Amino acid sequence: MQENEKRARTFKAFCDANRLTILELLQSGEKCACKLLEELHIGQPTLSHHMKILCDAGIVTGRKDGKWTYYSFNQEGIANARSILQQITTLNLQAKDECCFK
Amino acid sequence: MQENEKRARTFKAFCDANRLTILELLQSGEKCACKLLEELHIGQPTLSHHMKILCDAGIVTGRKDGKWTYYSFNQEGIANARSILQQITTLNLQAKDECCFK
DNA sequence: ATAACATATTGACAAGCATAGATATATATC
DNA sequence: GATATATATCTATGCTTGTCAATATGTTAT
Repeated sequence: MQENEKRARTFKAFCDANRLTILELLQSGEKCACKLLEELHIGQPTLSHHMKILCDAGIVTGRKDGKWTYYSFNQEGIANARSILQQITTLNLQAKDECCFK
Repeated sequence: MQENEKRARTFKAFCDANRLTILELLQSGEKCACKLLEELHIGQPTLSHHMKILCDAGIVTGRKDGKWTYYSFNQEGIANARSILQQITTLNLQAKDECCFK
């Protein structure tokens, strides 16, 4: 259950339209926050907030260089998210239910 | 953007710990709501609410049979979710940014 | 040092979400 | 038909989230 809280946090990265747009922008490679800001209809603190969620979820990493912060995909976190999705949506008919709360 | 709202809704299915537990329970096959209810620490209206979100996201389908409603994976929706995740997290360095709001 | 700039953090607020209780609907059983 | 059961819907409530304004922090240029 603790485990599923953690998994849920990973998928928080993908359940907001602005964050999906940010990910689309990062598909073409590393971008600094100011560049992302140009493309989005949100304020600077809001972008910063979304970047924090994406980083906390492990999907994106930030690299600081002087004044600028450059964001890009975190391949490890992405692989993990894909793996969780695969795992949790795969039928396993002969499995015994192990869910037990008592 | 409209498109990303829709995609975001798909991933809403996976960003709550209770919903992830429900999906785990469905891995071993179709289950009726009452069975799910036994395994979870939530009330009946709350379960009904989560099932609606899972169905709206296209990840689960409900089949009504007399008094009972049986829930199971919606393979088409699952394939779609996997495909979206794959697509949105794939680097595409030579791509032109097509993001355009004006 | 001072000014200008890029980003993060804080505080406030509105909107959305998870939850539970009460009620409604539909089905099965007596 | 009356009763019991399974699920959905409605209503209310507290919690979380997205957003912006203001402020803080850190960096470069003058």
